[in-house]
Amino acid sequence: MSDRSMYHDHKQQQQQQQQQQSGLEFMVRGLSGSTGEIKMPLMDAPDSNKASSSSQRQRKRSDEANKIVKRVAAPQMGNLDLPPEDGFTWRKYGQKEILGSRYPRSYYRCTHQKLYECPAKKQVQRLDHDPFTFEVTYRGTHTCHMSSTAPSAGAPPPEQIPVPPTTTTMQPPSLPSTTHWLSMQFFHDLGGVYTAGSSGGGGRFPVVDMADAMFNSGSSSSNSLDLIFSSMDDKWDSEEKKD
DNA sequence: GTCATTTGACCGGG
DNA sequence: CCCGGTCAAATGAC
Repeated sequence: MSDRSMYHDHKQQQQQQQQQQSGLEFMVRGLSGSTGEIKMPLMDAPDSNKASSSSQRQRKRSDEANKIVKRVAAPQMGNLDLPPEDGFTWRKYGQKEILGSRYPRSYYRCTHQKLYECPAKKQVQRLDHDPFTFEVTYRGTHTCHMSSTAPSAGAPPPEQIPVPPTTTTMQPPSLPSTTHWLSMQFFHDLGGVYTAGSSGGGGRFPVVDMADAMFNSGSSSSNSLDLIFSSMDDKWDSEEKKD
């Protein structure tokens, strides 16, 4: 029984994709729950063919769902498996790999609020070029209020998880393309093994820094980083090519 | 025992 | 037809 087809082809599909985009990216700064940088994504398509004036496949008129795409950096500490905490609890209800992406997309929904009427949904997908960067797409609005729980204990920080490392989105338009960002993985190599207890409804505290500090010191001219990039360049080259 | 997470299958839309 | 998205069920962890 169970002959299943044994899915072993987990890679392949997709061969080339659009590299370099407009250069400008959306970065989410600040964290207060009230402040939310909303950005309306519109696919890349820098220019070139703009198709005819008519006909524009853009989803149906049911765009009621607020599509908020935020880009957050993942803890380059070692366990980038933890999605950026928004201050709300999300319950993963599905995961599927997307064509054109090397990483699967995760679908999250309000943990308990869903039982009520919180249509708030969250989609987390890792970038193809930046495994350290998470593209979180928020859909719907949070009807659940979580502030009620905060102003009671003493430390009612809307966001207990510091996610200031927006460094990832600093894409110098001078760069030719590819490379560099992947170097981040380098850290992963020497990254300590972090075994943070996940699930448990207790609390997760992804420690993020160090890397951030390193990047910060980089300022405009990455000195030490340059070293790494150079070394990695070669390595990545083959790695990316193998695809 | 409960709850969150995981995986598969199904459905819908384009 | 294909891709994307959601639901459903099962399992593991606490």
